[in-house]
Amino acid sequence: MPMRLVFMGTPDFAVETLKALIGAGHDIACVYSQPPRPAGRGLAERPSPVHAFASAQGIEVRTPVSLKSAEEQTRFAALNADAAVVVAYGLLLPKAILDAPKLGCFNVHASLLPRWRGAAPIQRAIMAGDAQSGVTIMRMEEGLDTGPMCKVVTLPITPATTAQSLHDELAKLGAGAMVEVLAQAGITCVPQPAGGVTYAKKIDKAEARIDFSKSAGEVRNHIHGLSPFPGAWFQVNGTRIKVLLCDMVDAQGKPGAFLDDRLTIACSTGALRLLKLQREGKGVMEADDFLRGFAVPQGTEAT
RNA sequence: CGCGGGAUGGAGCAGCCCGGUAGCUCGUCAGGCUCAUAACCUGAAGGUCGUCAGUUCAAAUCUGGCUCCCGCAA
Repeated sequence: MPMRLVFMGTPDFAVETLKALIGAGHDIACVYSQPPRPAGRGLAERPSPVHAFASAQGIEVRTPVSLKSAEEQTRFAALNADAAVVVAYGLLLPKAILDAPKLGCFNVHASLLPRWRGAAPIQRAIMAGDAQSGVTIMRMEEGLDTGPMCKVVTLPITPATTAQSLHDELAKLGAGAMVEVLAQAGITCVPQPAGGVTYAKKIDKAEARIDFSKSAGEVRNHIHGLSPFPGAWFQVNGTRIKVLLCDMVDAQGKPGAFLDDRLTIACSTGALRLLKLQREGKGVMEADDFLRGFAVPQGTEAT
């Protein structure tokens, strides 16, 4: 049964759900997104991915800086929505907003709650070495990602999982799960467990530098958790090099030293083979291609 | 006007400052060799050096415009 919905979201991750809702035949009364901000080269203002997509679909887009004012809350309530779907919107929703839609507000969160509440659940799950991730659909409350859960879908994290791959898969899973939840006659939710709560802090650029004095497993998780954005990196002779993909190998050596001519670098315990990398000003390339134009001989030390 | 790097045969790069027959490491194709685990040897094909214009006897190389890609920063 089609519903009248308000969609609130900002990045690519959210677009997937918006598409699914449209595909499921729901009426999107209005889309809320973060206002366009200066970004990219030239610092030109550009609309968010959700904003751009919604505009192209001919849907009304609103980009308030805050929803705290009575005026914004009145405008929101006037949409007279059955429910609001919120995915990585980036603004706190006051109680007046949460209570406005008839059925409430539902959120797609990219983690197995209550683990990794907050801003960067995908990256944090990989960086922490979690064995599995997933998406949780919840009914929103005032607290940060504390609402009761309507549906959970899990997904294993493998040695090859990167933030990018997990992001893409969870975006699709989340979109499908949200559509399913909204299709239920009466949406049932269960409270989140009291234990196991963790918070996923935003990724800080300063975290991106690779510390080879950690174990190979930890460095691998760090690299994959930040791939491709912002990209974990190290330096060789002053040149900054990002690593997008790597593999653990059985070898030992001085942490930060290359053990051969093929990009095998030692960590405190074990070593990593760097498989996909990018040096400053250049595009992403496979190890073989990278080496043809930028030799890294055995014995070179990363700083 | 936020700062900066780049566009050279299929791939990654050098050459550009000090204009004058396009080079390296690979890949591809042909042949040879070999029970050498990124195999080796010989030979070959393949580029109007991103694009437009200018300077010049001569431009990948100097000057200006344009298009596209990327790093930083947000």
